Amino acid sequence: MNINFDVKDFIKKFENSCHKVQKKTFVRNEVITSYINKRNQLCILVNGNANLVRYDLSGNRTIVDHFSSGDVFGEVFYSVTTNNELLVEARENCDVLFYIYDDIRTKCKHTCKFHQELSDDLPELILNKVTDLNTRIELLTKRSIRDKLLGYFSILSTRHLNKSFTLPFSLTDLADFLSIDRSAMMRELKLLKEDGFIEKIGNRITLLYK
Amino acid sequence: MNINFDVKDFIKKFENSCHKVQKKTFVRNEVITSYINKRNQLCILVNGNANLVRYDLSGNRTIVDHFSSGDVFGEVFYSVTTNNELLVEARENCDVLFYIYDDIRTKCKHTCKFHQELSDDLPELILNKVTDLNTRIELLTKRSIRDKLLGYFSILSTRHLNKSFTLPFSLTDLADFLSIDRSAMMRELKLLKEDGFIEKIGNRITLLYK
DNA sequence: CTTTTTCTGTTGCAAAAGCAACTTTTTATT
DNA sequence: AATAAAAAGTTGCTTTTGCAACAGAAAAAG
Repeated sequence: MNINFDVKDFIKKFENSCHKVQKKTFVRNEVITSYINKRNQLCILVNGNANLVRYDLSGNRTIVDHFSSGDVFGEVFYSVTTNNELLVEARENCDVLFYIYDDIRTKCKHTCKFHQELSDDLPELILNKVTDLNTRIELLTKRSIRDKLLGYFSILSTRHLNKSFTLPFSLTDLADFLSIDRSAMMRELKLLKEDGFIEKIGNRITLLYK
Repeated sequence: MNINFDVKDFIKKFENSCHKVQKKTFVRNEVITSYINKRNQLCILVNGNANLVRYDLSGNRTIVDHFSSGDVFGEVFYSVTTNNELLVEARENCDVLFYIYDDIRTKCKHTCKFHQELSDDLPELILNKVTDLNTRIELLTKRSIRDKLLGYFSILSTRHLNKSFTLPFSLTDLADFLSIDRSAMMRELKLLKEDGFIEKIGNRITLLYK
């Protein structure tokens, strides 16, 4: 969920205007935060990339969301009733801003600049999130592995304004993101190449159709 | 996406405070609205129930969302970049309030009571929507038909505070909601009965485990 | 720069899900 | 109340997907 307005400007505002904001750094594979403890925190990923991951009882791993520089995350954007453990895992070294809030839903009474900005920007951030979630659902409702892959590639192609693009995460993670078996996905990728739909060199994909 | 506060009270506020709000009625199978034309409308289902439906190029039907009395819907809650046709179809006779807006994201300058209420309530409505979407994604990422069914039944059971509940729509619709083949779903329901997980009389389900 | 770990790529086999076609039951419509 | 239209329920067959178990390549760590 990337913020629409200038990311650097936004981060600067958060960083300098309120003592309640903390900056922390994480190394690869570290857990940045978990969504299970009602921590009431809003996080901004300044640098790096990270995954929001869920492990279910059968041991399946699902990548619920993927964050890169400028993305905002936290429990506000993920309030469900089920009690599955949700972790934000750093995929590489990450700088993260944390803001602890009392009640993010109500207009904040503090007079510092940060809280006002946050109050103003939050609806927009959440609407962006809604868009992402709907896009995700559209992918997940596709009936075959082929359609899920082509659907996701199409999104990436649009986002990059280019028929060629590099996957934002590993193929292993892609399978967990699309909620499919990795080997079955690899098989389908091979078929997509053979059928002339895509070109694939490592994690770089080029769409050959339309 | 049901609103948290008193539904009747809420509807009354919308209905009486602004001339921009219109009430219309629809019969079974009528299309209430489509999400394709950037209509900028926010709708409240006063009575009845309806589905937000998408038909893809392969002819598959997906129930993207399901609305019953008191639910709020409209494009604000569904902004994606893809150009699939999205329809809201009445499943039974429906009364719907329509509000046409200019820019719902910015604070409304009109002084009428309605606009103020809307501005205040919208963040809450959208947060409820986020919860629903995350729940939906959690269902769709389940790897088998069995897990999808049990996951959904568990949600309904929690919602009704009862191990017995009636499905909010037909079994045909349930399959389209979970994005699975209907006959495969029926087969799995039979197995769930045989394996003693559920009891099923028509569209009424009772959970037998835990 | 070497070792260890993670990721990619493949395959045979088993299980699950989809498809098609049909009957029966239930629900609308006239 | 009779007829038409949906929805539920069933089944054999086919296709797709998942699982398990590898080997090789690439990337991270020491």
